[in-house]
Amino acid sequence: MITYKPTDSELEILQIIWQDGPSSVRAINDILNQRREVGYTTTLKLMQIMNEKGIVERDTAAKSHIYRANAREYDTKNSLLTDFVNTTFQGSAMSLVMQALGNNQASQSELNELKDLISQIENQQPNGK
Amino acid sequence: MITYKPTDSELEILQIIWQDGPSSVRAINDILNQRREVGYTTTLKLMQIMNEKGIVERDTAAKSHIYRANAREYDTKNSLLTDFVNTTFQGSAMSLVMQALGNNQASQSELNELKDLISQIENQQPNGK
DNA sequence: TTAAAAATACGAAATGTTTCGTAGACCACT
DNA sequence: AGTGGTCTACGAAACATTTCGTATTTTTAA
Repeated sequence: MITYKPTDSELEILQIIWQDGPSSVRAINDILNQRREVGYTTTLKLMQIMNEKGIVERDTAAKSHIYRANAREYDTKNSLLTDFVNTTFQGSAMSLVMQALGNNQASQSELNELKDLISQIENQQPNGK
Repeated sequence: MITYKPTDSELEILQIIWQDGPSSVRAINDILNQRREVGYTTTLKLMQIMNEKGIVERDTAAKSHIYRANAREYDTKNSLLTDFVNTTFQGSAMSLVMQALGNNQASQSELNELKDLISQIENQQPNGK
């Protein structure tokens, strides 16, 4: 699966689209402006570039174009995650997991969820690696 | 703790320094060239800039300067991790952990290590969040 | 049917990163 | 003293990202 790696700015827009569904530039710019001041044409330009790159596609039928994400949220995050593990944790997903877990207070229910996942993995490959 | 956020190129150099200890430009460039072709002055310039930014410090006593990392490996990775969780997983370290774990085949000993960490966390705060 | 409002297209400045050529300094030999 | 090798310093090109001004097109509504 080929997922173009978005920049942080692009990812921020993608997150909005994943959350709200296909959106107009106006809608996205409004949300961005709840966080910080961004010019409308700045957002427009960014989204046009994302379109050129193939990160988003747009429906130009209506007056205001509607942009939708071209890749699934999960896939994109997975690609970013792999990349991050490679550059920052030298390919070791486990050391990332340990450090992420060690530095954040997880609730008991989250820990339970995690333990479930672990036993699920253990059952898939019951005899170790 | 103030850790300047390195770029990917800068991080690659930092990893070498963390691994090998304080190093000359020559030593680092040699290692980089085992991976891909990089001009000596390219590496030099990068490290000079890292020095200006305060990412590394250098000992200029000898002919060839010796560079050392200014921040600890753990702290730097933690800062990058926090940043990554915020931009990509909207602040949820747990969803990062779950996705990282779900997509990589962990060995039984790694899983055991992880389970140890979990029970350690559970003992620290035995009554949930 | 016009005038205002809202949208897109385009280009370019500002900024940051990466890459490397060239020049000059400093040694170590011969 | 002169030559070659190694190093640092400097500047600038190439590239990508971010930001936004201006022009143009489209829509709406009076």
